[in-house]
Amino acid sequence: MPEGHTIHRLALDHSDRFVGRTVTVTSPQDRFAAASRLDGQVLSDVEAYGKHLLYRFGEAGWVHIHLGLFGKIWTKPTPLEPARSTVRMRLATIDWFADLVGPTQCMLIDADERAALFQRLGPDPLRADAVPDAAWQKLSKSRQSVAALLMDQHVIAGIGNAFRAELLYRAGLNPHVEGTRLTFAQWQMLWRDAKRMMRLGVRANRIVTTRPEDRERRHGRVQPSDATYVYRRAEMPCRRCGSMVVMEPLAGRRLYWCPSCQR
DNA sequence: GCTAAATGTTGAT
DNA sequence: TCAACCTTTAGCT
Repeated sequence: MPEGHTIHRLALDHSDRFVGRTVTVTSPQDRFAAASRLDGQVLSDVEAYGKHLLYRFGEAGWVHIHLGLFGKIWTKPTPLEPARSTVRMRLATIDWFADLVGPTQCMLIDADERAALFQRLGPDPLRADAVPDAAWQKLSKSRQSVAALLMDQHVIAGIGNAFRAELLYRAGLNPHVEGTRLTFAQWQMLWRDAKRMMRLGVRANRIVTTRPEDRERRHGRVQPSDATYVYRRAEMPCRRCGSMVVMEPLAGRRLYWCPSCQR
């Protein structure tokens, strides 16, 4: 269940473990037809862009993976375990194997298709080549809410429901503010914080946005759920002001925010 | 054992 | 705005 940080973490881990090695490629579920074509080839690169993950096999092309809402990749050291019937693709070397389960996308694509994919994505705060101004140009001209815009992968790539809620909270921004009403300074704050929080997410391999001082409860111990300020904290007291965190449906997703801290 | 929910996106109405 | 798709897990009974 991934936002951009999960995908980038996978790209880093799999670069270390699979790139430059001869890889066995199979599809226990038998729904990835190109597996047999890639089987036994050397993996040349792994790349993440937003929530998209690409495995390059030289001239053969790229395996384009999108995990969707509940896709997962399990990476384990060998010996190989029997694969579940739901494993769409298994990559394996002598030392490691990775099982892809439940993706919305797992397809071999060519250079043109890869270029087209990147073309339609906004800048990714986790990529060194990101041009944040491309996002500001779209955002500052849109009458959509900043909450909707942060989730729009054409505007900015890699942010999902959890990071959206947390970034808006940390910026003290009302999620319903229109893109056109956002100041450049507010945008810069969002972008810089996105970079910081998502990098932290890659490192921790999970989303942690709370500051240590906000994590400590006055009378209690630190809880595992202390990782976020508002995400999945509906009806719970805001860590800073104590008023109730609100959950409201927005475009089919759950939006969490603190109406008192986010004016 | 059953149900609901989950860090997502697309395409039809 | 809604349904469809993909699968696991937590929280019930």
